Amino acid sequence: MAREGLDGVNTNTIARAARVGVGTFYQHFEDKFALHRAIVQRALEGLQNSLAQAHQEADDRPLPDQVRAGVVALVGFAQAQPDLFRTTFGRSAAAARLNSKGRTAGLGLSARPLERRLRALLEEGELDPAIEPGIAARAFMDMQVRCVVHWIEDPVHEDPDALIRTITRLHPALVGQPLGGDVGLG
Amino acid sequence: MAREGLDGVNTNTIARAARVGVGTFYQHFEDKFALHRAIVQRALEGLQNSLAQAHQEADDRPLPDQVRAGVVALVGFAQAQPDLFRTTFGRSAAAARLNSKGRTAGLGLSARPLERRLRALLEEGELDPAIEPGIAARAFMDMQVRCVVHWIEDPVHEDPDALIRTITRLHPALVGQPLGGDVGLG
Amino acid sequence: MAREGLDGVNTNTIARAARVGVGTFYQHFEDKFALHRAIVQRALEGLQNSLAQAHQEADDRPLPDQVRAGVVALVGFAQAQPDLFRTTFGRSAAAARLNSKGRTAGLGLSARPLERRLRALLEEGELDPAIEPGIAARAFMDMQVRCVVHWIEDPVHEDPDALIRTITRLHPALVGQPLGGDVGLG
Amino acid sequence: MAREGLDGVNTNTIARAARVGVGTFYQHFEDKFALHRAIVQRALEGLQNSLAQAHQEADDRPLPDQVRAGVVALVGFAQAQPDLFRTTFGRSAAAARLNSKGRTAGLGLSARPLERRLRALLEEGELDPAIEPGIAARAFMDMQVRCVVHWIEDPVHEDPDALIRTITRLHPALVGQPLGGDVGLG
DNA sequence: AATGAATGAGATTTCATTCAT
DNA sequence: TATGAATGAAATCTCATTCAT
Repeated sequence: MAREGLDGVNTNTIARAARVGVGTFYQHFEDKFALHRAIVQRALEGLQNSLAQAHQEADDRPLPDQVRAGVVALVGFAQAQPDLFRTTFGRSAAAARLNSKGRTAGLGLSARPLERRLRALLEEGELDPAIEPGIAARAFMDMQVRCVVHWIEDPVHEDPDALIRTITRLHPALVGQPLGGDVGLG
Repeated sequence: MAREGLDGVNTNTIARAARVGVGTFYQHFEDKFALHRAIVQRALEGLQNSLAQAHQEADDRPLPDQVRAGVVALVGFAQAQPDLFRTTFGRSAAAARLNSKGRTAGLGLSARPLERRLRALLEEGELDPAIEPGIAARAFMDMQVRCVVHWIEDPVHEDPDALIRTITRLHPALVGQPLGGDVGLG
Repeated sequence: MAREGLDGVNTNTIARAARVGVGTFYQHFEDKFALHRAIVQRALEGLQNSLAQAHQEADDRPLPDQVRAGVVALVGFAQAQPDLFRTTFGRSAAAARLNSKGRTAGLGLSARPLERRLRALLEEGELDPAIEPGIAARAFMDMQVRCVVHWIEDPVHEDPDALIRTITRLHPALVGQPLGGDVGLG
Repeated sequence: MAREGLDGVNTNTIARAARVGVGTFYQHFEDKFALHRAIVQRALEGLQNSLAQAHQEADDRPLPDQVRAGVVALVGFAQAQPDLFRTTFGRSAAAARLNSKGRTAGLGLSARPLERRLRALLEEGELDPAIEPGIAARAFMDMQVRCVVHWIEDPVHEDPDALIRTITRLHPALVGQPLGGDVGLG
């Protein structure tokens, strides 16, 4: 029942596409938006899990590897379920957020964990003091996702290595690393 | 006639707000979306100008200053015309792009100049080889804009210094600079 | 199974409230309206019985007492089962009659017995010749019911004595009685 | 534009019947119910006027004549605009009132003037003390209207004289008049 | 007999757009 | 050129009823 779920599509079409009657649709979801929320929520939960697991597995490795692991997990998720990823983070998501008045809270990947991480690094003197953790955390989480969305939607769809390397290298915590390090080698 | 122009508003209301008849509106714009395009285009032109000028003025200064000048220009623009900025880059922009089927080309700040710049740096060995210019350019342009949108929409709306410092420090061309440099000092 | 049965309520709710499945409901009643008809019919039968009994018991008393007995019975019935009374005679009844195309016959308290009674009195010269028995009978039966409905729905819900006295005094057969008689004394 | 306005009819049909588009309908009336309210209001105003005029013209005549004048005016109105009368007071009116949640206030012929009148008579000792003015006023206004509705809807549609005579004779203020008076002679 | 998920016709309402004045 | 009443396709949602289990 988890459709490819593009919003900007009418309920009749959604129902027809799901091979059920319109009424059936409304028996499962209060709203057109409830469907979107459900899909997104599912996607986010899966994604948070992937990320958490990736971070845990890389826990005792050097920082660049940890960062890289997270990016790899994200790209992997997007590659495995491109439609779901697009729906969750792409344009229609923005449109949907416009309509689901008020309940937007927490719709999106939380930047809090990264913010905490950065704050810790900052106190240890390992983060550039020019960087404000709150802003940088949101900036990176958002950037990461947008890059992947773009990559997915790009018809050329090249190999993901450059993508992963680039995103990783732009992580706030790695900004001060010397040029040409082994950051992206994996 | 350049309204605060939020889409998700009906044409009659737009016309009423512009103190003209609905019919008059359709004599100036082919479409509801034509208005949006016009507004966005105007905004983008103004913005491109600001940025070009900023870059030109900082042309002979060190790289960090050049980057910073661009960010400052962007934030200044957003601060001066918050509604216009939101309309151009905020959520409703994404929604609008959904509807204006096909004609989306170039709706948004072009990442090409930055891409060229990065490519040049890369060839001179001054950019981390892990970074792919095309991806990084888009990533930064997007990130920049999103951070500012978030800042504008944030009711707390703190002082822009931390914002400018943080964004600047995340610029792809400054990756690799040692920690605690004078990047953000202006 | 005799619900508070207001129409303007959907079948699913009715079934849920009756602690049965929707399907079960349709095994007992052909229609949504069949339920209403059943409820009303039950109410009317009960009411007709009460009235008949009241009239019978007061058969050998003077006319005013007979009339009064009928009114008392009606008010008593309404007081004992207000919801049922409202459903049977209130607004939703009118609405229901709109929908149950054609089968409306006899939905309501019959005015025939009273009409016969009045006709008899007319022939005996004991009814004002200005009064047409058919019209007056319907008028009184209707008025009676409406007054009681109004009384029930009135949140103030005062004591029923004035109600009974007034309705009684307006009975077509008592219209010519001299002022200040003992009509309402019981 | 004042349609025959039966509710229990869908908006599309209403619009089609009025020879306009659906949208046009909603430009004139906020609601389906707004139309009904408008029609009813118009009808009530016209009716109140007729009644007021009738009463005024009969002001210096004996009480029975005054009463009769009012009834005649009502029946005349119903005869002149039967559809409007049905819509305003018939079943669909009750149904409509069900839906127009809350705003029902004053939808119907006011009983207040008659109540005041009766109260005055009561104090002068010219009204039977068994009669409570508030109840009797509402009872009569309602009865009057219901009788006329019934008469209109009756396919046989006999001459209105008996109707007028009967209703008049049942007026609370004439209760107590000796039988066979000249009440109904006009 | 009991159930309740599935159904889809139909009702209400919105809104971008046109066109006669 | 300006206007805004008129338009109707399209979207959302409800609910009486059916039918497979």
